[in-house]
Amino acid sequence: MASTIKPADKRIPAPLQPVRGTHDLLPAEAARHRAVVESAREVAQRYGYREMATPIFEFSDVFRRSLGDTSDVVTKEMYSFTDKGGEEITLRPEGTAGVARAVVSNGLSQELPVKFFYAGPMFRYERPQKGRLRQFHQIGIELIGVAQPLADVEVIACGAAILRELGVLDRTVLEINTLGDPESRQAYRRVLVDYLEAYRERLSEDSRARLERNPLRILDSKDEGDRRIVAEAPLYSDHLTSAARDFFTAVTRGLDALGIGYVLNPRLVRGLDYYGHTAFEFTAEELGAQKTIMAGGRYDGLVAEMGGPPTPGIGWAGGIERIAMLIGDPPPPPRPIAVVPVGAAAEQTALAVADRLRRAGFAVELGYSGNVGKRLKRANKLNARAAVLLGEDELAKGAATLRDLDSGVQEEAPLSSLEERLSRFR
RNA sequence: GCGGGCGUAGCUCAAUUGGUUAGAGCACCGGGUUGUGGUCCCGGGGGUUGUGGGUUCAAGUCCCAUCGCUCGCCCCA
Repeated sequence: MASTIKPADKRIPAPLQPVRGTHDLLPAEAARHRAVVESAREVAQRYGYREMATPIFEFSDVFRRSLGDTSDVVTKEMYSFTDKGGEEITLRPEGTAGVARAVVSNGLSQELPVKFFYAGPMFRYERPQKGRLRQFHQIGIELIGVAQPLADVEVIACGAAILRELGVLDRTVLEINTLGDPESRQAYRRVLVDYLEAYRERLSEDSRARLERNPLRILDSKDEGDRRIVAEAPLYSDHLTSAARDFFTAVTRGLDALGIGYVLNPRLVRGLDYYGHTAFEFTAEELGAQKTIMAGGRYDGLVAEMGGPPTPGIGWAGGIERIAMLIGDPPPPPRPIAVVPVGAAAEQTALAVADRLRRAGFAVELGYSGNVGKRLKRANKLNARAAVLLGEDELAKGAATLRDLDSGVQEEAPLSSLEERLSRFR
């Protein structure tokens, strides 16, 4: 009876739930994340990108200045707080602003171009959904210091290569558009607003609000009525400066040359203010509403906005959770060797043998308690490939019994030859 | 932030129009086997039905609130 003490409270109190929109990454899921990050890192390296990391929080100003104060990300989704020193701090909602800040902070403008790869958590206070979390993770690359359209092509090609490496490229569509240069954008914005004003009363409520804040976003509205109005709207392509048009043509020709398929989407708009010229996203229809798995564009004004010299830049970010939903199970870890002491006398030897084998590169599981039967049972559950049994008989001879757990065949081997004898089980 | 759907054991699911002690498979633990795993057989633990109120003689089932997930909008990776 004394052994049936129950924990005082088996229930999980509400506060022990993870915070809304956050998630524990248990081993199976962590393995998928790791597969995404490792493939991306490896491929990005082939394109010359070196990994770097910025802090996950910055002065709030870093994001306010870079993302623009009309974006939802800045106006309602930032995790901001005042720290004990009175500083206004924000958990990063995206990666590019921090990288641009780091370029300025570290004086990297002296060694352009720089090419960075990064991976890590981002934070946005949004309503959670499949593929949309409050803490989520991104991979990304940034190419800073190259103004030529060749950079845009290479950056997109690198993204495509990563998706190909992960086996998901053929389930995605690359959409691409140009947001033009500032001159084109201002001109078009005026023309577009003039056109839309005439239909103001018929626009959706959302779009009426966008009319002041970010009229280009109306082009991307999903509202049926909006879409009818937008269908007749003047086209941005008719209002691009020739320089902006030539730039975009060079980008698409580069993609053509590489055989990278894409769909021109004149309605594709970026939410963050720092984008201009090339904008693109890879989407996977099967993911539903949150189907963009990788997106980015050119941000020639960003570094200057951070207080650095005028510096062109382009990059993208990919949602690790979203990409992870598309990939298959990564290969399982190598099967371990189980070291099983028979009787208490053998435990020290077992510990030493396990350590020796691990140094030799084997994955080794050491049962922590129980008789032989229990330990083998556990070894089986761990998918062990073989067991090393150490009992009185064996110890007396300086040997161990090796059991092949797949075939059940066992043999005796001198302790000194264990590594060699076990090598076929690696 | 807006609108809809769903929450029963660790997992996947049952439970008649509201009606006995909320069941099953898998998983877990123990025994059959204290120097031999998987298969098999036997047994066991585990649920205040997400949480809190309400209606009712009676609530897993109906109502309200709340939390979480989910679908769409919004936003975006």
